[in-house]
Amino acid sequence: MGDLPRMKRRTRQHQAIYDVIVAADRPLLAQEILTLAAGAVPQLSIATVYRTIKALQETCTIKAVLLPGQNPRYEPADHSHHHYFQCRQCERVFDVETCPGNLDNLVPSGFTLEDHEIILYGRCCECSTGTIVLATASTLNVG
Amino acid sequence: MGDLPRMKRRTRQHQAIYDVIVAADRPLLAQEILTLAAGAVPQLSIATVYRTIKALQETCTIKAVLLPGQNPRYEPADHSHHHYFQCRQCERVFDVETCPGNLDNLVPSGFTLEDHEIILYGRCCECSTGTIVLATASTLNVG
DNA sequence: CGGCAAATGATATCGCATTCGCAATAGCGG
DNA sequence: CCGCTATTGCGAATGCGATATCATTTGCCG
Repeated sequence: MGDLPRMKRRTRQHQAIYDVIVAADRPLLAQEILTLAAGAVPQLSIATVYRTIKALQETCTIKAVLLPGQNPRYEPADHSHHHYFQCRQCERVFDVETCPGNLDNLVPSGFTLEDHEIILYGRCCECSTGTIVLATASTLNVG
Repeated sequence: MGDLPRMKRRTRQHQAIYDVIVAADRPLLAQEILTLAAGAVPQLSIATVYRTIKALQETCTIKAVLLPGQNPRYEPADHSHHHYFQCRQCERVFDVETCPGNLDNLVPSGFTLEDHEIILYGRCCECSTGTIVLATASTLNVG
């Protein structure tokens, strides 16, 4: 996997957390990161997950993905502008690469538009087919 | 002002809270509701605000407006489908009545789109003109 | 007007994500 | 291989929005 950001020491915990975030094809909750990285470092602590998340954010290696009313998820920071799709069944959040582009026509007159966020809701591919998929470790295809 | 939802007794507190939410032209935080309604009922308690919000939601009189990483705001439930604009300076949230419409082309193949949310960020009319406006009671033009 | 129970205000408490404190562990330079 | 100290794991503590508790107030019906 890739390189870790500048930390004074290289540890199995940091590497496992970093690997899991990079390998995932979608933003992960802190708890998901813990569950997944615990596959490589079984006794991994949630405190270490939070500490590492914070360090990775400070070096702009990962960024937080905030959805309304939900805990933060994290994904690599090098993704270009994109949006999100949340499955209402398995609750997983997926990146949506396309963007409708200019939304200036939505803005009330006198307002200045600087940025926008679009969140789509529905059923993901697997949940659309009738497959029952819950957001547990077993459904997180990482690595 | 309008009628209150079915509650066993009519109180000044309920009426003041309801009035403030209806009169506002934008979704309000619980704290904003407290500040504004306290104009009519000075000793109003935050507990009563939360109790009334809950009751008004249960009767579908108001609904929660959730923005990423922020506390819930509340607005009348009878508004049609719309989106939101948040001013990055005064932090107020405004309704945006227009909607770009069909977003099916954004959805990855195999996914089923059921709903969407769009949040615009920038400067509101007042903050675009250089006027300094902070989200305090004095800036909440209610009633 | 009287009386009962709903509603309120003040404050304590909860829930829960996140952070802290500290002893134990383990990178890594020498 | 040593030793220093960054890092970890564990459990306790924190922060804060929201809710519960309870004595007091107040609608409201008769």
